Amino acid sequence: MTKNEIADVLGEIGTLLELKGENPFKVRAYQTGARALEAIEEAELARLVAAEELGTIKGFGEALVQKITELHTTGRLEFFEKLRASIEPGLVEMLQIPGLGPKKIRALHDKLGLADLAALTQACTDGRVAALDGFGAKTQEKILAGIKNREAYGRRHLWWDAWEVAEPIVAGLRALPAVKRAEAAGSLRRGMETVGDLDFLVAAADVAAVVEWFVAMPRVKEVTAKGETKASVRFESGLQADLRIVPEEQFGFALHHFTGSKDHNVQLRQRALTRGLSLSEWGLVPAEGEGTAKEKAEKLKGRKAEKTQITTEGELFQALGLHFIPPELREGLGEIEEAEKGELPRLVERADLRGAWHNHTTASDGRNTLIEMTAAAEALGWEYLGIADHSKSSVQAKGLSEERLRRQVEEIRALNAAKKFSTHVFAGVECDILPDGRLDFEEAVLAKLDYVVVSVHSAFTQDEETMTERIIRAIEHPRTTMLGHLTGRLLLRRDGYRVDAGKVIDAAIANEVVIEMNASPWRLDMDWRHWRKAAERGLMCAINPDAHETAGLAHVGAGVNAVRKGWLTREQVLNTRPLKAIQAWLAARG
DNA sequence: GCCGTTTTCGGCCCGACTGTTTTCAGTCG
Repeated sequence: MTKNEIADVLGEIGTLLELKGENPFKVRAYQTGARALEAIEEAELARLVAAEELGTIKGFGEALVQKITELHTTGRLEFFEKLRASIEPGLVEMLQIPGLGPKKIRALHDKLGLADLAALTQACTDGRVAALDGFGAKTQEKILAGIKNREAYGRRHLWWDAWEVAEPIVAGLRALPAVKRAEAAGSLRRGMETVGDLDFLVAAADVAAVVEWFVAMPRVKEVTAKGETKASVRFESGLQADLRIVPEEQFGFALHHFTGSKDHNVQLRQRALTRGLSLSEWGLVPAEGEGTAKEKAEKLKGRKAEKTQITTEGELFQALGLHFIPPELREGLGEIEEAEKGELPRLVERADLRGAWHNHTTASDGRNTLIEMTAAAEALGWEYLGIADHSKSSVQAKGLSEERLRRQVEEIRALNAAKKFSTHVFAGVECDILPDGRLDFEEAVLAKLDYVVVSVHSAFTQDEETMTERIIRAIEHPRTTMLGHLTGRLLLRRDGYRVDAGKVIDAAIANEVVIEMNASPWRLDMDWRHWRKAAERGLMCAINPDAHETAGLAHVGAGVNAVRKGWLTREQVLNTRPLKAIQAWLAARG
């Protein structure tokens, strides 16, 4: 069983135990175990299992080591099969309904015998749910609405789409007279590839005015919460947005808290506790003594000579003996340890990019011409633009024949010679990797190009071994410069084809082939979770927008987010290098 | 189930909001 499949099993065990009413800390142990597993490479997992060293990973104790080992070697786990058989699957589905947690679901099951959403709908309609202890008319109504809207509400959203909604809201909040500071927090700020809901944090004196503005925004369908410090709304699209308002002196703490991730926050609070401090969104206070952290924070506020005056996230980290941790790294994957040692990487930034290679024109399936794309790249201030249209086998995408490719190369050479644009254009191709690993063009054709991107666009259903060998064969081709979208996934739409990323990464390093971070918001492929270790081993990254129109070039921003989550520095990203350096690099490859 | 500058047991992050209750449990983030 692969590590992601094992991680899914661990996560499901956590959910099932939760429904059984198990100790919540045991539930958490399985969930954190699943995430710890996701952060390990496939080959590394195999090595750890073989060497019986799984226990050296933080979060894996005796029980998880045994279960992971069994799953990895046999593909089965009796404990899991029995557990799953003991719980009706309809109960797991009920967890997706907002407001329904394990306790309520158990009550519905034990007292009313409800085992699936259909039965639950009926019971709500009959009024039986409202009659239960601890339930009422409002809860019943909420459950019904939740079932009805399950599809739209449960959906996650692409980071890019969420960001386009969030940007104007942040601007609108900042424009309010009562608002002193406003930021988007949550997974959006951490640059996750998909976002569940939007979180906005505001420092303001007049809470009511901000809340009223927020709930009256355009396209708000319903107001789901409205309290003294927070409000929540649901847009017509199904996207939810939460607003939190705090006093200005709390902004740094609250911004950190609501940026998360949950794992990062838990770890940071544990660190605070080992130093005799208790951390919450309200402040950092002595852990001993009576009273909640909030009460203590308010007491401390009154003292004039309090020396720990913390107003920013940076000061908060400093107070805990840490260097500043950029939001993208706050996933609880070792960033706190590195921040303690002062060894966090200096992450690549959007402004570091000087161009990109994987872009399309009207010659294949793009919507803008070579001239239009070049003009757009120039407007972005790019020193160079790579054109890589599809090759002949991608018939659905109007892939170029040898002859059409030859004419496009001539067109590009002429464009560069004319010096009409300050942006240099590189002539490349996105060459199909055929099902057997051969490339779609003969070497003589590829030799006339500046570079070659190789990608899989067919036979997605090959088994993992065949697909892995296929891609490695393409990487070993002497004309291959970089590998396009490693897995072919489309976020929220389809999984990628099965491929052993670790082996492909090894082959790319060995052959000095670059792997792209396909920055298309619905791809972000290769996944950021692979990059940290891959780059440490020497893999070079290219952030490629895979633009099919001029507006698509801006998607490199999403790619920068993603590789920042992968701990990449400017040095590890090829397109931060100036034109001359790239030309020399390509020339040296022959 | 995990873990240890409170080490092999007894903790485990912390607070807001809602709906139900009449002092709080459950859910959520």
